[in-house]
Amino acid sequence: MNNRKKKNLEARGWKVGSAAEFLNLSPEEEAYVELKLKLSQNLQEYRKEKKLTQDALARLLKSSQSRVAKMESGDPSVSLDLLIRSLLTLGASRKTLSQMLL
Amino acid sequence: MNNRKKKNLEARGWKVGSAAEFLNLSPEEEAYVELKLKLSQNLQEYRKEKKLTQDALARLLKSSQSRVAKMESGDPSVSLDLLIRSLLTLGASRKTLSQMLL
DNA sequence: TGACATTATGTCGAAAATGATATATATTAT
DNA sequence: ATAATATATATCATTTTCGACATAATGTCA
Repeated sequence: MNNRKKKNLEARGWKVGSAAEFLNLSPEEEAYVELKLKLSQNLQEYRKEKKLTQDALARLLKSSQSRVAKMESGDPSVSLDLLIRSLLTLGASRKTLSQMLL
Repeated sequence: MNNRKKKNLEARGWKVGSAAEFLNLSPEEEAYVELKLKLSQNLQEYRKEKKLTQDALARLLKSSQSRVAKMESGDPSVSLDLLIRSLLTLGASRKTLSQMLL
């Protein structure tokens, strides 16, 4: 993993003590983080395509604007569950979700 | 949704008061439940391929046998997060995960 | 059959994720 | 520039999910 990606993740609050520690992320931990980032990005794209504000999406999801912001920023406090349920609410099919992972 | 699928879900503990209520699952709720069931099934297949007992897998995941059983049975108390992290720990790639969704 | 291994189910305190709220920081329009 | 709108960040009480444990049920094999 290059330094650029690392910095990006660190900026998003993934707690990584040092560069060494970070690079010691196991393959599955790394895959998990990447998965979340992909879904985060797709969620934001989906929302913008539909011309929704974060607040409007939050109401659809019965959530809050702040949580939508955290979803889109890849905040560690957001679970895959919430991301996926949000995408489904926005109308993503399983097929679409499947392609987001690649 | 046919009656067979409904019965299957009910047997797995998804709390649905009546048939009518059940059929009123929104499309995204239904997609979410199906997603979890697919991952559950794949997890069990993966585990058996590797000749692991639930207890052995639990140790790999730093979890417990009972939680593995719940994962595999599609128990509502199990999150997509845990299912996906488990599959990743078992060596599933994002590509493989992607195909599980279809 | 009975001993042994494996899986299922129920419960619980601890930990993590959640929506809500407040407020700071952009971004946009006039 | 400034008002209005949109997004980001921090904190917190509540809810959900968690591993652990006990124990029941099922399967396996001598």
